[in-house]
Amino acid sequence: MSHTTNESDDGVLSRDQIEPPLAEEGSSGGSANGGVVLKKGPWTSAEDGILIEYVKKHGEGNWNAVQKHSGLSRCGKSCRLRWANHLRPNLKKGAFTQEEEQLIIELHAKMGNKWARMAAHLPGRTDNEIKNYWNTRIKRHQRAGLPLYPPEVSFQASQERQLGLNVSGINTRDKGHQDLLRTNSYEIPDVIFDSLKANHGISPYVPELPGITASSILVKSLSSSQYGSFMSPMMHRQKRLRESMALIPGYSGSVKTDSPLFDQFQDNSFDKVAQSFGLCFPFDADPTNKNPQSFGGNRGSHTLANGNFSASKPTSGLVKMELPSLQYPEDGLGSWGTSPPPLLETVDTFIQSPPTGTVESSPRNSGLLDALLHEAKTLSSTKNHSSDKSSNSSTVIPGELAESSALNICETEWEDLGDPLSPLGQTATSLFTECTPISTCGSSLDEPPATETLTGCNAKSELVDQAWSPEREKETTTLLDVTCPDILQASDWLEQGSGYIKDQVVMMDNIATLLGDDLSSHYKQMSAGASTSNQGWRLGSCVWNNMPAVCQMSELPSENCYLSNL
DNA sequence: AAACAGCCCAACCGCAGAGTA
DNA sequence: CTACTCTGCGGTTGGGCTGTT
Repeated sequence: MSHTTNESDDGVLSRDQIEPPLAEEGSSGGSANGGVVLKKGPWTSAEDGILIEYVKKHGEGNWNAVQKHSGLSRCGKSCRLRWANHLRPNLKKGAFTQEEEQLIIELHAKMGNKWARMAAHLPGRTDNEIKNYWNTRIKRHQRAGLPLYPPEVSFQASQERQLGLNVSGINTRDKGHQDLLRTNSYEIPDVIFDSLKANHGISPYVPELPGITASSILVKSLSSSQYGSFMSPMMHRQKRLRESMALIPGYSGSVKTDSPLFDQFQDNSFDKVAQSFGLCFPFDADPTNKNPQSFGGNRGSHTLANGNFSASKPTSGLVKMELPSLQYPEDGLGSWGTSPPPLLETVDTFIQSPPTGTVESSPRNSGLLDALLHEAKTLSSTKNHSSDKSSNSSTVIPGELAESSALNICETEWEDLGDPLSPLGQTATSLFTECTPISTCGSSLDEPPATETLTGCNAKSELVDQAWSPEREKETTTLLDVTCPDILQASDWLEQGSGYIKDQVVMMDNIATLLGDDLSSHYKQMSAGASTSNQGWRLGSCVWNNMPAVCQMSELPSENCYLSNL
């Protein structure tokens, strides 16, 4: 589509076309440049002609001179863009071919948002074109609940990244991209699996493959469910999403017909499920997917696979989530978790954008929670000796203790429980410690991949929003019982850990005490929920049963879940 | 057929990094 | 070292197109 085609196309350039009256410039956003008003907006064919002539004479470059030498009332930047995107020779117009699309996907998996470099691999295509295509693709896939990268592409990219390969001059270390890759292609930050690798043999689904990260494997295993189980790719957007929701036992009545799927989550009981479980889908549309142990290809794994930890951002029911910077108002954030992978920017934006209008959101900004959690941790450690024997390589920075505090709470407890009880046989402590950094640190593009440290992590304090009323819990329980009957195997495991739960409640009380009136009530609510109903916990673990234990663990206490989901 | 909503894409802006005078 | 220019990128905007109601 070209705006040019809508304008005077006779090829004759009138003075007005080149330098429209100021009044018109005002409306089109023209700007003055050394007394010359620069035109904005769609290019006319006449302008194109001038630019082409100029480039023929002077070659590309020195774009700011175009306006001076040719009389074209366009800024150099505009000229460069116009030339690069539309006028230069050998430009390929029209839709991307399948081969090109495939290449873009592969290149993006390797490069991230390096549009220009990607364009270099696609003769005749421009960076802008590729960017637009990709953004469109993102939207489309988010709507459809599809991954941005086919598993094999993701796998390969992950593999290459892991090996530190530099593919075609591509810096596979591109950080932002790594985040994106994680987020968009179900790649779980490797940190999750440090412990898994350290405990090889525990999970048969994490084979030892040199140079292949467990996350890569996860990606692999996710592939089946991704395309087959979660939601039919043929399903069409919100309509299909609504239909899907209607399929959820016990939930159909709550479905609003005009809301994107996850908008609904914010307003009804399902939101807590979604939030607490990282916005995973507690149901599996694919009844054939029966492998409860499969790391990725399972129910409830979708969200984690998507890296949508932040999807569990709690919002008060009436508060619309702030739109991400990416313009996906219709379903972008509304579909967290279902949709693959919001970009991490999205996540980040979201984190930075607390819900407004309620007291519940305030702690996040104060940093108070950090201190509270830290203190709680301190309190806790007086009761339970705390050892940092996590098998991971994470380095908890003292200043960042907030999260690790919350996590260490569990860490301690799980050590007491005895890790062998874990369904995954995984060292729960290590998993737990590693969980949070992933979900929190990993949410920021400005931070290094959450592989080693917690640097920069901030405990988010939406835990207030996370308060589970017994009713909520019950709803969740019912729903999950119905939808995830085969993952209850973890319940035994968890029930054996009832001591953990008790201790957890103690911890909550400690925190509640520290929180004071407003917050403590929420906290105590959670405590009550925990103490009065094990089922909620159990179900929480059930949902995550097929996922790395870290998720199960982070799931248990809703506030910790939240922390880990930020 | 009309109204509407959503999609697509060209083009813009601001910012940052690199190169150069 | 500073200022300037060019280039690339992320994010955004606005209007035409298209599909749906």
